[in-house]
Amino acid sequence: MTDVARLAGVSHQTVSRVLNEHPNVREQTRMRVLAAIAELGYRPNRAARALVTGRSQLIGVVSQNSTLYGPASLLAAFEQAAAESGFAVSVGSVSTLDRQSIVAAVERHLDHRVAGIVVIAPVASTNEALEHMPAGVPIVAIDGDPQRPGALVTVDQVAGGRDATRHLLDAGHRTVWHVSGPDGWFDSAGRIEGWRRTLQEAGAEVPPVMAADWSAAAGYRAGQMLARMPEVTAVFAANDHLALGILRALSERGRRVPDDVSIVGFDDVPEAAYFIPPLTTIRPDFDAVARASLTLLLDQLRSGEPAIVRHTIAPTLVQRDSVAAPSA
Amino acid sequence: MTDVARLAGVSHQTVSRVLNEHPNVREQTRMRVLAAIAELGYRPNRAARALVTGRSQLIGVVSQNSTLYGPASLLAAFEQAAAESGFAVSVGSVSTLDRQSIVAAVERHLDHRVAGIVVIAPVASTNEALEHMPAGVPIVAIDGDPQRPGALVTVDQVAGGRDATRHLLDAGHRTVWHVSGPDGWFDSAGRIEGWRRTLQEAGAEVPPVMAADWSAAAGYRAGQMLARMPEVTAVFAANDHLALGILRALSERGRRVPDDVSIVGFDDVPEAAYFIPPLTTIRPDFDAVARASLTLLLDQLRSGEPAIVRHTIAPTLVQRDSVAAPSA
DNA sequence: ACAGGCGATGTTAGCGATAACACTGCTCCT
DNA sequence: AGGAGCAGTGTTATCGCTAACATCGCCTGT
Repeated sequence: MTDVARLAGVSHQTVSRVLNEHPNVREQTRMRVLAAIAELGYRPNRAARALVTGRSQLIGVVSQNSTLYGPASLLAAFEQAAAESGFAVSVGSVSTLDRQSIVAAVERHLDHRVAGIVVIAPVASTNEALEHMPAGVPIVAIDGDPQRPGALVTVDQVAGGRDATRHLLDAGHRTVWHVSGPDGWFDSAGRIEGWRRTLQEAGAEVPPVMAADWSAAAGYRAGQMLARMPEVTAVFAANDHLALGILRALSERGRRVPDDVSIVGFDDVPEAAYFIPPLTTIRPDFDAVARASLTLLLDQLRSGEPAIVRHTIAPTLVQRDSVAAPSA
Repeated sequence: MTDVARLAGVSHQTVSRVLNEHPNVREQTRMRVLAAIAELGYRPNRAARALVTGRSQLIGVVSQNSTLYGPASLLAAFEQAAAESGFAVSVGSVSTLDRQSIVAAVERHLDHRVAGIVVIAPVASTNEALEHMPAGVPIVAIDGDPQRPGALVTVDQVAGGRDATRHLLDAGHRTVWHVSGPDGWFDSAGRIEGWRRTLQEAGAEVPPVMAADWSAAAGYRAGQMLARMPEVTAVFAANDHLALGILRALSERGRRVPDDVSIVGFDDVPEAAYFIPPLTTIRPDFDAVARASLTLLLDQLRSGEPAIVRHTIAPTLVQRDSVAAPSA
């Protein structure tokens, strides 16, 4: 930086001003500095800047298992959005979502003086951890408790559950069964609620929830039970992988989809269009979630005040071939 | 830090020594400092340390599209391994794998004074970018050019292609068709080579490669052609999603798997066991790749010398139900 | 014509750590 | 007994920036 200043014939502080786009720099001087920067190939040391400002150009993301389709897509989308705004993203995944691990992960990020933190908080314990957070930096929760005070961006799970269920009801089914995600996840709860409410509003019978997790294996197990129950004609699976497992169980027992049983999934994984049959599903807009989170974070950064904003992103129904009218 | 020093009745430098595990600190003093740290809840400012040492406790990962199963799993595994060694991981994904983008991504990481960089470099251009890198920090390539000088960790694609092909040949098929990954990827090339060589060694006819990309959609298209060719009894798909697309195309045309056509995939995605039928596939050990990369990086960090080491991780065959003897 | 103000720049003082060197008692050797 | 050597500690300088204040012209209003 000193070199740049010398070459441009100014003080290092003026170079800093140019770098930070301070208003009070003469255009001509600015040009000279910029030229010197280019000639020397100078790049500012972000560690030094982080030290003096107390903030690095880094956003920390805390999430659990980035191998699940949702979190992975979210992370990728967020990283891209952040890069466009000049921020790098540092990931701090945790093996369990309990409060202590989350707090530890957040603190690790804080040690690096991140500018902000995004926590993918799909369960209650994760969420609680956020309550007791040293509020030095902006924090945004994704997928957190819809009731949570503070910055939150979430997919409208209830609307997704509603749309899936309504779609099946509209096709003529008397009721819809549900294979749910794991207990304790807000995603699961929201989808269940949307499903149940829609059934109740339509005056349809509400079958018991078949609790599973997010895996195809659990879907397969649930599917084996479903396949033995002739009264089941419509199933809403809490995600596409679950749906895949159900599809296979059904096919093994000779129950055809959509002829005998209709199915709707959730996520719209890229492969869903190539399941047998192509899966009708609910597609959450991860890009929108990522962008909204970043905006929220950046706003807090600018204003200095913690935001109490909730963004809810509505998912959309993607129709393919796994839904039909009941045969009877 | 000054507070800690005062509380422990020592100088800040001694605190620093305790933190960095310097040998020349009396046990008693060490204890006193540790106690003070605990009492004050002191946490070192990593930005300051990064400034003075020129290295942050951060490892930069450069990759393209972290939504693909391979890169996503790799990233997750690497992040976990790094966390165990006290490093955070900052991701810098890039939309295209051309040289310029890669160089830019690496430089962004360098600005943050990362301790090391991992580049997931599946194509030649990415790899070239690495040649002309300011070698200030250790760099490890994953999936890069097997001929590349420098630190490289890669899945043994050739072995994977060989195992898949041999498995089909052993089942009694006269030859094996191959639906490949995108042009230019080392992964594709390696799998093709393993497949072709095995066929040649067995004296089997080598059918033309059906070039695709990594998507189920491309697999479906290839599958539609394959389905119309009665002489095709065995297919090796370059990844599981491709295989899924092929499976559907085959099923639509009434060709049964494995009765009429046998299929082997690659990746062992968690859902592969729930395809119809469950997919026999090749499973690369992403964990091992991640750990090996980290080790290589850390070794370079310690020794100060660039490594010229190549690690090759052998994948394993996972047998399920998509392979059988040919019917004729 | 001159005080006041403002725009453009320079100077100085940290941010919170580590590195390098200086210092103090010991122990140990000859 | 006297100095070399070393373990344990403190002092000072420094990393590369930005914040805060100081400085210097020059324009403006009366």
